Amino acid sequence: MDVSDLLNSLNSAQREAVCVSPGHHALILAGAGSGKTRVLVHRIAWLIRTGAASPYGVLAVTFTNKAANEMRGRIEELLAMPASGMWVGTFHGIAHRLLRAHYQEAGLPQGFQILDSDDQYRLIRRVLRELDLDEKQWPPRQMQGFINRHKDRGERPDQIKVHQGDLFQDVALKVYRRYEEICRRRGAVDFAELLLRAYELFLSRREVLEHYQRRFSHILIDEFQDTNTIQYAWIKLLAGDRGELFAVGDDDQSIYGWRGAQIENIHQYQRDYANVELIRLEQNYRSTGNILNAANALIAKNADRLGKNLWTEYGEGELIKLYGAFNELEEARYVVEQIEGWIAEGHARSEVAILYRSNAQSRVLEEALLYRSIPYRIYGGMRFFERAEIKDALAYLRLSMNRDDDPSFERVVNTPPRGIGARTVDNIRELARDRGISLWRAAEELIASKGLTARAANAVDSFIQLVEQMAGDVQGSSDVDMSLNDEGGQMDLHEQIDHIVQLSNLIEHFKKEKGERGQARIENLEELVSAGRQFEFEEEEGIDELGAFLAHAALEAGERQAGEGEDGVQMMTLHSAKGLEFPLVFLVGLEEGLFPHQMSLDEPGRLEEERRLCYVGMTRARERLVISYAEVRRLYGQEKYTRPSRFVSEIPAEFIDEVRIRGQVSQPLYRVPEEEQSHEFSLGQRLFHAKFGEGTLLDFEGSGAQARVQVKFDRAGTKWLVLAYAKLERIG
DNA sequence: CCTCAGCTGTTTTTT
DNA sequence: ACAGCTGAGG
Repeated sequence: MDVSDLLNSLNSAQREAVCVSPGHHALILAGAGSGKTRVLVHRIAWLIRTGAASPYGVLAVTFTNKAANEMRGRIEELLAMPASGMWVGTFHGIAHRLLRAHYQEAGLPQGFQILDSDDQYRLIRRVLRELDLDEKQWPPRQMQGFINRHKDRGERPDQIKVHQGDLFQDVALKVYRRYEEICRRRGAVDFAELLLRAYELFLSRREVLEHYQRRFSHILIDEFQDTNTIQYAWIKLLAGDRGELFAVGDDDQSIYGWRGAQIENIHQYQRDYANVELIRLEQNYRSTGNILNAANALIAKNADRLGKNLWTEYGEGELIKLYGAFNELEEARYVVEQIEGWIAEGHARSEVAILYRSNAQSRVLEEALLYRSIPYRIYGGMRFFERAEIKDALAYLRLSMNRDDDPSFERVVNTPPRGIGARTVDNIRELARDRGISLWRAAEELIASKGLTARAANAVDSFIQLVEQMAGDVQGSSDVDMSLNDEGGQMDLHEQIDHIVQLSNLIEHFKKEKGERGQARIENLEELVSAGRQFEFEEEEGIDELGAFLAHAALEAGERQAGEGEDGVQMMTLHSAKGLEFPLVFLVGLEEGLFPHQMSLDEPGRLEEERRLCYVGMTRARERLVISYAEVRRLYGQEKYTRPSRFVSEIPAEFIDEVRIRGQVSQPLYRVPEEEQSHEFSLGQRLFHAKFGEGTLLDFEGSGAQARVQVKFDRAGTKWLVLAYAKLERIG
């Protein structure tokens, strides 16, 4: 079969990667902008076109749904046929699919539910309450972290090594145990559990494992540097002796160590398999030379790299602009001014990205853009299916399908408020626990046995009636699993959702919420109905349409809220920028303590991750890169004098064009020894005495004029006494 | 059930 | 600074 058309468009390293011969595993170190997805997609097409694999034998795993969708789309485009039969998905999506198909072997109920992080958090809080643990002393977040950390490492409670006398561990373990028990009883599975269960399924059911080992002759992994322990263990198991692995990643872009990613897996992989072909993709098709070389120089400061030097055929391009702003407002002002210049050159706003270390930084920038009427999109914040109103509606839906769904019961029993207070719910919970029945059943019993005050009983009964009515309407009166609409035909998913939203009175409830928030919630509920309409259900083993929709809601929480459609400047954290590229990139807030973040300063490993993050940010830029920092930043309500990020000085000066601060702000006067508390100096004919006030701010007094003097740090970290003209005030 | 004062935490985020 | 939550009181 002639595959030259597949290979023609590739450079030699890419071609080598695509054509790795049978019997070999591959590790493709794909630098930023080197055509990583391209290689992955061409590899799959090549495998299929040469007959090395059938679509049925290919498994491609990614981390995000976005990456998975993009990959599938590009494969289909390249092969000019649907990639059906091929498994392309996220680790979680694929684990979910396996567990659905083998729910019995995995010890799960058929319609097991997926808990998202919020569901998990709520459940953990419930466990804490049940175990009489004080949330102040045992923060649910930490318990959640503990549980997930261990699951990510494949550890069940019994496998955790207990340190003698570690109270936190003791308690956390107890919580983990109880949490697991409840999940098992409810048939609920959290994100980490999906992976762990899929792994254990393979371990305990040889026949299942062997089936998939036979099936998947080729396993391709995207963003390999981001895999955690359990993901890699699962891959190894699945590959077995014969499966061929094709791992693509970049150790320099590993920025998720804090959530369990093991960069180590890249090294381990080469140790685990004898015949791993290591191929480096070093030609960059994204950025101009100066940007790339600057990024190379920065990342070279990290120890422990597999090593790689990106190069480009593009010219040097522009120098990186560096701007030291007076404060964060002025920084934002500068950024906006630059954007206006860019737009004036005839570019689109969406070609511009502002990247920052933490979300809190977005506000000031947003205000500056707003002030100049520049449309923007912010990535981040709540996602569609994570929103409270959406989860409320889904809880009604769940409950009407399964009355014993306790978390859903708890969620909506008094939403909208119908007079069922905490007291009443406590009573219900207590009975449920004592008798080992669901909250629903307990509620029914309490009404029957007159275990509630008349008022409470009434309220609970109205809730029960409401859900029964929903269930009856949606499912039709018969026991047959058939939902009927007004015409007596089957109710579609979106009709069911719509019906439940209407009956629940959620819309009326949110109308009362003040501000635009209630309106937004109502719109989201409407959006949920259309999400139901658009949902494409593919017949699959072990799941019905509603179940598939609910799983979809958990696994693909939907787009991040962002100003849609319009051509706008893109704003996001450095983390969410990974994988993207923009002609013009602003990297703002390069200050010690902010970026690198304070929390990562004490550990060399974490500092290196910050440096990689900076590297990721820089390599997002195609044509123009602007780096900025503020000398004064208001953070957490306090003004802080900052020094420029070490990353700024790690970029060789030859790539940088330091933009002068125009006139108004600062001028170095004296170099100040670190330990000096006051300073005497002359300015013009006057002698001044400046002494340190609070922190590093100097109060400066002179006769006839009053000015302020500050301590600032230059790029090299040298401390200077600086006259802040901006603050100069003349008296008399 | 609602409101308001007081307290707390505040890196990054997918699934 | 400030959002989000809790607990007290109306």
